[in-house]
Amino acid sequence: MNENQKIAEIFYEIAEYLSMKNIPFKPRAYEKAAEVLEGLEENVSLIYEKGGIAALEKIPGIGLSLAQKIEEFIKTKKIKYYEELKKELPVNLEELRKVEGLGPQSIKKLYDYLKIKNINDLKKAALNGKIRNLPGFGKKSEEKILKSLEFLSKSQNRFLLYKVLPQIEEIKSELEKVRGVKKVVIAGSIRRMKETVGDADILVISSQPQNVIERFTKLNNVVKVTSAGSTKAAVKLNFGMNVDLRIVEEKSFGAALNYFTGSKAHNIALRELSIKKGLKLNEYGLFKISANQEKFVAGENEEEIYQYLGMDYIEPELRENTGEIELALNHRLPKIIGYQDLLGDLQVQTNWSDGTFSIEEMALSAYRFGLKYIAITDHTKNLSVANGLDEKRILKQMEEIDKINTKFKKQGINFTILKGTECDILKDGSLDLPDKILEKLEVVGAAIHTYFNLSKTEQTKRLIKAMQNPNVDIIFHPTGRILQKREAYELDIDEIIQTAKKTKTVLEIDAYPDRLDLNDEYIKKCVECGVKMSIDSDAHSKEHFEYLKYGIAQARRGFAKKTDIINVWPLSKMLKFLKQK
DNA sequence: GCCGTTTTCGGCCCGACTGTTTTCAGTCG
Repeated sequence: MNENQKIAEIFYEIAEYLSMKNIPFKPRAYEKAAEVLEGLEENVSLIYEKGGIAALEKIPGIGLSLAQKIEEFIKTKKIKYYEELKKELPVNLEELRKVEGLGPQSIKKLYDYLKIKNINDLKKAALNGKIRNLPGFGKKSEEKILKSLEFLSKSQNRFLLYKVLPQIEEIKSELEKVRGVKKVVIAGSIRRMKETVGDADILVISSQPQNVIERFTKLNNVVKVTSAGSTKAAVKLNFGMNVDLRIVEEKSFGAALNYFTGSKAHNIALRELSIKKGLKLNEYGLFKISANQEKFVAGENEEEIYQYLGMDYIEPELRENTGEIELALNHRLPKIIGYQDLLGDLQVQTNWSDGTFSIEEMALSAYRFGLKYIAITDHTKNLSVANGLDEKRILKQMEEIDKINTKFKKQGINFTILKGTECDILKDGSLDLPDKILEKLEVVGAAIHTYFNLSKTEQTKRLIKAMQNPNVDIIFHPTGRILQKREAYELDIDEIIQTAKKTKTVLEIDAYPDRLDLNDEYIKKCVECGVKMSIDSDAHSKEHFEYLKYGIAQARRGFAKKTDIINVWPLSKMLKFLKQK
């Protein structure tokens, strides 16, 4: 965790402690500051070094008091105010706030009356029936706590998007069948296409809300109904994920979709902006306030809301309050890459190494998927577990590719297979195939698959050496992370991006949905530096071209335009670009 | 505790649902 993140975590906890003490407004100030710190590019230590307290105060949401606390943390690695709050209310907030239904006020009461400090204490007290007698609690709250604890012990809190999406789409089509339903839309972080999601949000337009709620709460993978009102319900699915449902009227649909898509930070920023303009934004619409009257001015669709606020429409993938609002207000939002824009795929594995299908089968699948070209990039010999290719086999594979291309031409299939490799980068940064072979290939991808735990300096040097090889076109999955499994290896990403710029090396956005590597933050940096990227499926099977959409989503969240991505270009232009190096 | 194109003081995002109440506090998104 970096320094900004650490301070942000402390500020979040301070906010929680202050909420427990029922202090108004301050918690929000600390939360806001924490959010800003999390989104800050530059390390606060650096800012402080350069400009002292005054520079810290320039950060939005940070005033004198918080600037001093940040200074204190930089100097002493501690914040006294936070330590005192902890002493005063010695509860394990990190644990207790994960319990669904328990907020700061309840945690405080539980500590005051029963000295409950952690989940263990909580469970004991609930099992012994001690909670039901506390003021403000009852039998039902006690049961609720026990149920939450049960779920907590076996559930993880975030899920990979590609695993969740098909299941939620199934729920969507179930709801579409309900009588009176006009429209069903998936909102929330799924609509924003985050790489992992915490829950799902579904929005419905229906003339008969009760029917929808009834069907929704009785779906067969629902294990718990958290709430069910007349326009809103929440359930938990068998694999531990919460799904929220909201039924709205047609004229509020845009406002509701906007509200339900989030992110929360984006919503709050929009509402604050509305207030400044004498308007009010909620899930029912945008209203003009004047002399005790509210007049509906927009809300049927999202576009008219943004328009009324004087902004360009903001794509869901950009709604994180990380600068998109200012850009939209100044009409300077980039036109980000679209889901239909890719013409090629530059990383595809076949049964020559660790893929499942032949070159021809993969090519035909890509062709049917709508692509114009793919590069075959099987592993190289160093990766023996993947049956990597040596020089002899790769030469043979090149011949095979020529044959299939000729065959396609005869059959009138307008599709090109490029000769490529996913060449292993060895420990010292040299490549697993000799230059005389690499020269013959049209797309040379290079990637790290071994020695993940070299020091940051060594790993960076290793990758830079590979980029300096004039034959290397693309660095595949540049940081090596596997979501929820493996951390990225240590890397000085800024130096890598600078080198990519200098050497005209492309950095890949690997679209394989548990990689999504580069991440959105690094994509942003590449865009800013003018480093080109490719979006590749890393397909090991025929159906994996579907994964390209997750890579495109990732690129969109990184503000990438068509001009930033080389495989949106027609084949000749793309190849010409690679030859420039 | 922060912030200012109506404000250096007085605001601070906003509404649904639940459970424990008997009019509302707490939680959530």
